[in-house]
Amino acid sequence: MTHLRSGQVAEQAGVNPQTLRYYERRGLIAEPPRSPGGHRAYPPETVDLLIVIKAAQRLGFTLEEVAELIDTGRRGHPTPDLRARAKAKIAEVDARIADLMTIRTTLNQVVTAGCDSLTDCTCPDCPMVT
Amino acid sequence: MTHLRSGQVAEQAGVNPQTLRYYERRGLIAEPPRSPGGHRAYPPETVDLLIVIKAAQRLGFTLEEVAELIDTGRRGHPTPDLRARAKAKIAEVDARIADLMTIRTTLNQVVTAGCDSLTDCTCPDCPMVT
DNA sequence: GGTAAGCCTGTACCTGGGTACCGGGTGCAA
DNA sequence: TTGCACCCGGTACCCAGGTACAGGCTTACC
Repeated sequence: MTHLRSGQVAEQAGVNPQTLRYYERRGLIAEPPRSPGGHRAYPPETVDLLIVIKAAQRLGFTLEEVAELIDTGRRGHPTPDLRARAKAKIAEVDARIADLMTIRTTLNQVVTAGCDSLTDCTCPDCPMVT
Repeated sequence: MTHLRSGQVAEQAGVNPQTLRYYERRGLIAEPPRSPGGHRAYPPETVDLLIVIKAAQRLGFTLEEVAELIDTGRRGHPTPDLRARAKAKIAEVDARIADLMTIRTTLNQVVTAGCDSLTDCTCPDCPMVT
């Protein structure tokens, strides 16, 4: 009674059932025990793990990074690894934001300069190509 | 002498030769005339077109959007289409920046709260899951 | 006319994060 | 015991934007 079937885990975690097997292949969730017939029997904590995985993904971590974070966390090391990685991720996010700000500025110039064609813009000092 | 071979176009535009054929398939560049032996003979303007395509990509337009922009521009319509699309793209960029700012804030909370594990965080009011 | 570089088509592969389909086996309840 | 939902493994496919490879032909230069 303390175990869940894959469909139940998927529904409670809000993911597609296929995603469970995918995460298992990717090493994000452990291979659960099986019923005599070969059906996966998940411990209830798997739902929480999936929720955490989704949260980490929303923070911009790739599945590979999430797998590493889970892995170092599970070894019981009291490492500052998560904080270090979060700091590194902040730097990545900042870089991406800076990129987008540059793009935004150029797009704004396109609008205010009155560009009317990608290929034959008649506006002076067209900001597209530069 | 007024035409270029695919390798020359690719080199001058700074793209991979294979990319030329890919863009041709995608409808971004027209099918050029061929030599008697079947080799593509590009007009020199193709280089400029490729440079413009790359510039538009850097502004966040997808290849499909670029194809449409080239297409409406080439029909000679003096439409405000490019400006309208640039404005829409600015809105997309703004939304993405807002997303990233939210992510940044949460990551910062992870750092300052001292989260030490994805799965078993000991910090109070862990911001990961919420 | 030989040879090497370059180009041709078609097809397969890559990244990342899944999703869908197929044919067949299981689990559970009535 | 039968019916049906569910699950199994394996494989293929999706998005975007390319990149790579194989086997064969063309072009250019000496």
